Amino acid sequence: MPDAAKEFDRDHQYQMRFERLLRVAAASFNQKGFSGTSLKDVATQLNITDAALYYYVRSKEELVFQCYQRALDLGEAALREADTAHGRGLDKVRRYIELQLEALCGPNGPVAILSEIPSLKSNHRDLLLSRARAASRKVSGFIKTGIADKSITPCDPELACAAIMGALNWVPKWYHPGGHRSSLEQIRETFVGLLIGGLERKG
Amino acid sequence: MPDAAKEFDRDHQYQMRFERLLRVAAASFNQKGFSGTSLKDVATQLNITDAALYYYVRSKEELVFQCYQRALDLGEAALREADTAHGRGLDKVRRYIELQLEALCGPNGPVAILSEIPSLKSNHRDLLLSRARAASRKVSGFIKTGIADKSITPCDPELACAAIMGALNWVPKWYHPGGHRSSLEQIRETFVGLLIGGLERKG
Amino acid sequence: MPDAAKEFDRDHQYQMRFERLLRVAAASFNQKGFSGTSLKDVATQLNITDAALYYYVRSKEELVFQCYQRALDLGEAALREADTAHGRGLDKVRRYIELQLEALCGPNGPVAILSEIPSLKSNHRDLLLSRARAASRKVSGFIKTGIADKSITPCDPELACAAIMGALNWVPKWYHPGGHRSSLEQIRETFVGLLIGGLERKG
Amino acid sequence: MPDAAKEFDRDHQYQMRFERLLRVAAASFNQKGFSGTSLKDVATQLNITDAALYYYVRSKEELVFQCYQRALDLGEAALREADTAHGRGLDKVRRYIELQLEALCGPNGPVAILSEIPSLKSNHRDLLLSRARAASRKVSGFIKTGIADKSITPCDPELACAAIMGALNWVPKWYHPGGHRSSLEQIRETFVGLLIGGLERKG
DNA sequence: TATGAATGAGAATTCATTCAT
DNA sequence: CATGAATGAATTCTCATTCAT
Repeated sequence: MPDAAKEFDRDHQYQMRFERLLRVAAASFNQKGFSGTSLKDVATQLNITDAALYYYVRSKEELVFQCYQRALDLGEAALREADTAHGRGLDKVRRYIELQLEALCGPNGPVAILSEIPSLKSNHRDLLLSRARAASRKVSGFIKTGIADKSITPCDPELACAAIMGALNWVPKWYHPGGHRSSLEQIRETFVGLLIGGLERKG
Repeated sequence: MPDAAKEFDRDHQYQMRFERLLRVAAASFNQKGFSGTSLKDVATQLNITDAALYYYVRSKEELVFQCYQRALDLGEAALREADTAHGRGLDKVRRYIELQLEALCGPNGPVAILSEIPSLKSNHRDLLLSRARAASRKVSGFIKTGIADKSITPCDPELACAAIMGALNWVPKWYHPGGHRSSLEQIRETFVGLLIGGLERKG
Repeated sequence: MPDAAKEFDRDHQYQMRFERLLRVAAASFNQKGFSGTSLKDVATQLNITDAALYYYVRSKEELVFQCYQRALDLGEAALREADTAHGRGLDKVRRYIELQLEALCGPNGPVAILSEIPSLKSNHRDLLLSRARAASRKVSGFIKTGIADKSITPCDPELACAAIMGALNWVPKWYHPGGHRSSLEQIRETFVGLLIGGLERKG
Repeated sequence: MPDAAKEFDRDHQYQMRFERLLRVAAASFNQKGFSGTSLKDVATQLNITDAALYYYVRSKEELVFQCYQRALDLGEAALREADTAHGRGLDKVRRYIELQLEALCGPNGPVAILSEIPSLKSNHRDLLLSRARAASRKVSGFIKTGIADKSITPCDPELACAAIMGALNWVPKWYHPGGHRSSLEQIRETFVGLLIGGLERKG
């Protein structure tokens, strides 16, 4: 194998392992919170020692930071797709809910819930906070659009957004992939039925 | 003051302080999680030292336990009131949402979100888990009732319940009493509009 | 014992223990350096656990900081005494050497050598650095005075000061109180003879 | 190039790099101490990884050991030169001071200060300790000679030696090659003036 | 009731060191 | 020769908890 190929391979392996780390860590953070998750736990799930984690991240905080960045990357992609693909505000919200549920319960490992941004250090916090706010604003924007185009009943867009996000963010607290009686399919159907049904303008 | 009165007074004082402890602790647990909350923080908010907390509870776990018991006491009361006072399933759910929002944001201090039952020790955990499940079952029961009496659109009652609980349980993450632009009034209106609107059977 | 007396007593005890901590820590830092000294070592010499040290200081860095502050307090006092008590520059330097040797080897426990200021964090570092520089300037000032009043042979005052400080700062590396064949008396005599003899203007 | 030449070249390269390693390490040890110096730091200054250092030394301790051996080699050479080249004790001391300052500040990279012998493991420690003591004894021997030949004022030779060594050993703490206002020339002049002036027998 | 002082268990983090490649 | 990846031991630090007063 030539050197370039070897290096490419190494890089690829590294990427794979790093991604896996982020998914495992996200699952733990989602269930037990930042302080409730010990690096030893995470490391054990990856079959390495806790010290080895420091080969991938400089600190525990950087680990959450990276998880959150990944969550925001995927979230923003979902928002973009929801935005471009459909016409009415209501449909955009529906698509966003569907994509977000897939990110949370789908086969690509869970995505981190952004629940502990405020307790991070300022440089990380500020960056994440502005991205997270922008994402929230985008969702409320969909709702506003929906109100304007008459697909959504008039309501407070920020609070409606908060209700929807809450329903979604709570999912990792009770959904455990594998041993579960509800499939992603069913969850999507019920959540969309309830939340989109609640937004939808009747008559 | 006779001895009996004095003792009563002491008891009363104790009850007041204990309640305050539970409310302060609940607020901290809701925002920062169990492990993220240090007893020193809680004590400082009460103007005492951490060692003094041990006059009220035997351990940190007992503190969450008591917070959770109180939450379940109030939750069950809310469920009873919702159950007895109204006829159709949909109305029972609506009443429950209203009462729960009041418990979370109202002037009686926040009530704890039961998010960390699984990490408690088995004796506590089992007791709380069965109460919490009973409460959830009661809410899904309301939904089933509603489906039967045609006030609610057919759906998976457990998942619909999970969505509603998520929306409610997420509230303490963003609602901070005092400095906030949304009043309890507005929150209730939007949440009821969205969630009850989503459940409601149309036509 | 009345409350006020009790409190006074507690405070006094605390002061004593804190002073002892600083002396023990200074001895360790002098011999093994900052990184070479583990908090466990220091704690063991005090018959407490390492965790108990955190009752007295917030971090290891604060421990050095406090040691250094104490060293600077005593050093400045020595400089003041050397300055006021005597006339010629040479005599001031002599008195300073005598006092500093007493601080290093005398019965009041050793004083810390300020050898690791650069590796501290900026807020601590800046404060200490300016005090330490002022102290050095004062010594070179004595030398300049001595050159002017003809008690000291003309020379580079900063470098002469560096030589003297080096000779003094090296003492803790080889002097171990108790089991040692040279008394403070002998050290003083030899050091004064050599260093003051070297500065003194002949003829 | 014939094989023998190639091998010679390799050997030579190795020697060069090894010498450079020792100089870089000595500089770090002098400024930050043994424990304060991380192998990664040293490696980074040499543009290699820390793992690569193990090609040159078996352990960190062996690295100090080699630095100290080199320091003793050079120190002993200096002592020999000082001894043979001159007549009176005072002149021998002067020459030693000059050579040692050159080793510390001169262009051949710094030489390590033997400050942490006691914390090494016994096999290394004993060897170094006896060499270091012999070197000290040699310097005190010069002083004794000087007292006998009346070039030096009577004094405690060991303590006078300690003062001189301290002044010299402290130099690396404040002298940083390059950005410094004092040249080796000036340092030598001041140190010799002060220390030799202090030893010298007057009248 | 409440505090001062301490402890012990665990957490994050660093670092010398190893080894296959 | 050198690196990537990992380990294990030690270290700093936090925190719930205890206990005499």
